[in-house]
This record gives sequence, structure tokens and C-alpha cells, in this order.
Amino acid sequence: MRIGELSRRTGVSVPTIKFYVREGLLPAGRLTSPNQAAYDETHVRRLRLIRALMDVGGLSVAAVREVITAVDDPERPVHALLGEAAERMVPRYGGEPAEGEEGDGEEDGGLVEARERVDALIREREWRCFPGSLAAEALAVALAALGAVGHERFAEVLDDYADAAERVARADLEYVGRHVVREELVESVAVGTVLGDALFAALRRLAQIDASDRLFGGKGEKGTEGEKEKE
Amino acid sequence: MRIGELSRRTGVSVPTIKFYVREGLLPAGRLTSPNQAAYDETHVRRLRLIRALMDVGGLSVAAVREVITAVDDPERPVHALLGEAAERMVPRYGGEPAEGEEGDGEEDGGLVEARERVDALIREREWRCFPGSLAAEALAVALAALGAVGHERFAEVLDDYADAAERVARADLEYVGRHVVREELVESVAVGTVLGDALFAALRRLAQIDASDRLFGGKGEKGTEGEKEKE
DNA sequence: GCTATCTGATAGTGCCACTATCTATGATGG
DNA sequence: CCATCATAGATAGTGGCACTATCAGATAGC
Repeated sequence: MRIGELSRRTGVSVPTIKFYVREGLLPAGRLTSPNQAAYDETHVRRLRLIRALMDVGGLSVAAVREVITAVDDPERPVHALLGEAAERMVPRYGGEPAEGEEGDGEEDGGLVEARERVDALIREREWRCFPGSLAAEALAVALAALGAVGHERFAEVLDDYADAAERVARADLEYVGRHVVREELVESVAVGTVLGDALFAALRRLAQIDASDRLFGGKGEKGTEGEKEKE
Repeated sequence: MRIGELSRRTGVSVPTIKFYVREGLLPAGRLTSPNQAAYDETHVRRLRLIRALMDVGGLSVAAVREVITAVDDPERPVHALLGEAAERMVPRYGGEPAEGEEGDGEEDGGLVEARERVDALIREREWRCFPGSLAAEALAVALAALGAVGHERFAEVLDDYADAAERVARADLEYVGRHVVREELVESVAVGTVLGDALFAALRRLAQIDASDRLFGGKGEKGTEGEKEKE
């Protein structure tokens, strides 16, 4: 198929497809003549992956490129890939939130303390991961941020969160073991990690709405009344 | 305190503080003379809230403004805030993933089907929430995206995810009931929802790394044996 | 008085994800 | 054969966003 059909089938505009090729997210089409190229199902699939990661997972072009590079590299040992894939896609909150750069001694945002707490958690649960990994740091940053806004005691529910996280991780791996063939393993982990975050966040919100309605709302009727869709 | 000290104490630059005031995220200081204003602890706290929501939660300025508007409104019932804060915080690109706009009849991205599945889930679990809420729609979009990239069977683990979500929501509400006084309720829910997402995502990644190491890795390094849970 | 700091305003910056436009070439069809 | 259309590839531009720079004029505190 030519680029026009690829565009139609994926809902991505032609210039945007060219942009993705330039950015290294999508392999170029196979040239059949100096100004004609053929695209196939792999391009359709890849394009859908890109859009899913960006639209639903909220990843940037650069992040998508990293994920895709890992997905495309056939050399990497599976387990390294899994760890890496999971590591690399800490969405946006992953970078350097520049939380303690003022360094005036007055505050470090409680990051040091939070890191200790994270290390302790990992030790307690005997999780096999580097304590200094990006995910561990992201966790510490989130904990420190909670402390900074006056919710340091939120850490008390950390264990409940960790239980839930273990359950989700177990479900993920079970799914992978059940349905995924070896060549698709890495992509599945990438997809599952990114889209799974969005999935879980949405579920959590629904469950929260339900729980808070039962606790605080629940003026007899069902459902949050009003609930104006948008503005 | 004057703006310089506020800046020092929070690590936010003076121009940025002024920017937040202009944007309606932060109340202006109390003017003590035509060109001097005094700031207090509430400004420090608010500024930290803003940075936490943006840096850790990944919210945009506009999203932070909406959350803060809700936080500042003393009339707002808690569960209405949940509907608001919880649903407004799809990262930066989040709003309308524009997933089915091609509408050429060929594909709708499976959104319709996904919505049905979501409605069924809500019914089964007897969750008290409006089935057309943004959270429900976000869930449907995530499910549809999974289907579009060839992982429609991922929906099989939806129940495990939902169990975990319920557990987290229960922990959230428990925390709120234990530690939060009425005036801070709304802010706590906002903070907990946004930062809780980041917290859980990080925990999930750690748990995944652990689980995948147990399943696929451990080639002679630390903790060799497989110890696979099932199957 | 002198200097550092402040308010409030306007304009500018840098990044990012596209999007527009152009040339030259080849495909398609009557 | 020739008109019309789609295409590759390249360069430049757009719009949104989160700041950031600069300025004038006023004040604080020594």
C-alpha cells in the first residue's frame, strides 16, 4: 500500500507519518521507485502502537523512540529487556523534577528520607530490583512530594498500594505467559506497562468515586448526581 | 514575607511565582504599599501543591487551575470534587485522544465495544458511578487502544486490575478518614488522586521488574531459581 | 542618599508536535 | 501521449505551552 492508504487506515495524516519516519519512530517504506514507497501491515501496526503510546500513555516522541528502539533490538536478552522496558517508560514524572536544586540547606523536600523508605520497602518485600532504579526514584519523588504538601502520613497506606501493585504485576505476567509469543514479548511489556498505567488510573478513579460516594455522598440515590460531563 | 523569600523557600523563581499569580493558580500577596506585597504560609503551601501536581502528577497549568478552583470552593461536596479532580488529570495530551475521528466506517478503534465492556464491569461490581463519566470513557479508550495494537485479550485481566483498584481506593478513603480534617478533605482527595497515580505507577513498575525477573531472568545472578507462580 | 528589592506590565524564548509548501518525479487513465 | 493526481524528500513555519527577560517606577532599609 502507499502512504495515502496507510494514512487512511490509521487516521494519521500523511505529513505526520513522514514526520514519524524522520523521527525514527516508523521505518521508511520500501522504495519501488525514486518517489514511490510501499508500506505494509507492520507499518499499520507500528503506527497504532505509536499513537497508543502517545495518546493514551502520554509519552513524548522521544520516549516512544526509546521504547521502540528496545522493541526492535533483537539482541537483548529477554529479561534485561523486560527490566529495561519497564524502566524506560516512566512517563513524564520520571525525569528530574528539580525538586531540591535550591540546596539552601533549608529543604531537600524530604527526598533522602523518602529514598530510605523506598529501600526499606524493597527490602521487606524482597523485590528484586536495583534500589537506585528510575522506578524506585520516581517512587521516592512521589513520596517526598506527598510529604512536602503535608501528607507524609500517606506513607502509611504504602503497603496497601504495594499489595495492589503486586497483584497487578502478577496479572500482567500471567497474561504475558498465556498469550504472548516470544517475539512479541518486549512489545507486550511496553504496551502493557504504558497502557496498563492508564487503564489502572481510570479504574482507580471509578473505584474512588464509588467509595467516596458510599462514604460521603450517597444521599440515597445511586450515581454522582449532577456530574456535568464537561464544563 | 516578601516574594524573594517565598521564592527561596519553595525553589520557584520570582518570575514564575508572578506567572502563577497571573494564571490564577496562586492568590496575590497582600499589598502593604503600592509596590510591596506580603506572602504567608498559605502561599508556601499552595506553591508546593502546584509544583507537586505539575512535576509529579504531570498536570498542565490549566488542569492545576481547575483542581485548585475546586479545592478553594468550600461548597464543593467531596464526591463532586472526585468527579472533577479525578477526571481532569489525564496528563498533558490527555483530553480527547481523538481516537475515532477517521470514522471511515472501516474502524472505530473498538471504542463502542470497549464502552460496553466498561459498562458491564461497572454493573457487575455495582460501582456507583455515572457510566458516561470521563473516567469510564478513559477506561474505554485505554481498552480500545489495547485492542487496536493487538492486545484485545488483555481485557481478561481486567478483573484483577479492578480488584487492585478497589483495594487502592479503599486504602485512600481509609487514610482520608483517619487523618484528614474536614477543611482539608478536598485538597487531600486532589493530592491523593494525582500523586497516588504516580505512586502506584512507580510501585507497579518495581513489582513488574521483580515479577519478570522471577519468571524470565535470574540467569545465575542474584536469586537464580524461577519460582513461577502458576501455569 | 544609595542600593537592593519590589510590583505590574509587556514582550520574548525555547521546546515540542506537528503542518505547510515546494520541487521533482512517477503513477494512472482516457 | 498527455493531463491529472499521488508521492518522496526537503525546508520552513505554526501554535501551544511554560516559563523568562526586561523595564519603569516605587519602596525598604541602612
